[in-house]
Amino acid sequence: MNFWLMKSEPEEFSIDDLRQRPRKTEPWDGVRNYQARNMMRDEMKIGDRVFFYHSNCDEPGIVGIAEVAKEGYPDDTAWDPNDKHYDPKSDPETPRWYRVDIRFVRKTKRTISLKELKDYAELEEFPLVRRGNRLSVMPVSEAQWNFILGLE
DNA sequence: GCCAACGTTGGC
DNA sequence: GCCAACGTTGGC
Repeated sequence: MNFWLMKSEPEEFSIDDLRQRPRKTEPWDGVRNYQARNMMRDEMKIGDRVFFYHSNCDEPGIVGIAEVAKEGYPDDTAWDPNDKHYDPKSDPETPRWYRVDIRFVRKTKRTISLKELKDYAELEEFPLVRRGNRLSVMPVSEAQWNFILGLE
């Protein structure tokens, strides 16, 4: 099993929104970054665990755990001209962008804040706390996963 | 292929 | 709201 972190702005889509979905699942569409695309298309597998991270808010941090519910498949919002993330260079024959579905597992007992995560030498290599990081989907090592869960 | 301009992300 | 970081675009 592999581990991941996915960012979402809570005003757009929060951990509570995920929990309240009918089957507690949500297609993770709208990602328009090649590194993140490659991870969703090629590497994320059913059952992989995901830290759900709130960005661009009062207290940025990890707020919950989700799991991969459906592996990479084309993001058809890319060829919808009315969609916010429309990309005219993507089409059904040669989809450029992919998504996975994630399912709510649980909220963490508290928000494990970005500020706190920056304090630990154990997380020096964690992409989230590295300078200028902007990836919306990133890998988490098993050691990092366990360490962060231990902070709960 | 280089690189300046531009747009976006996201912490603060 | 500011602005640093960084990806993308497009002129050359």
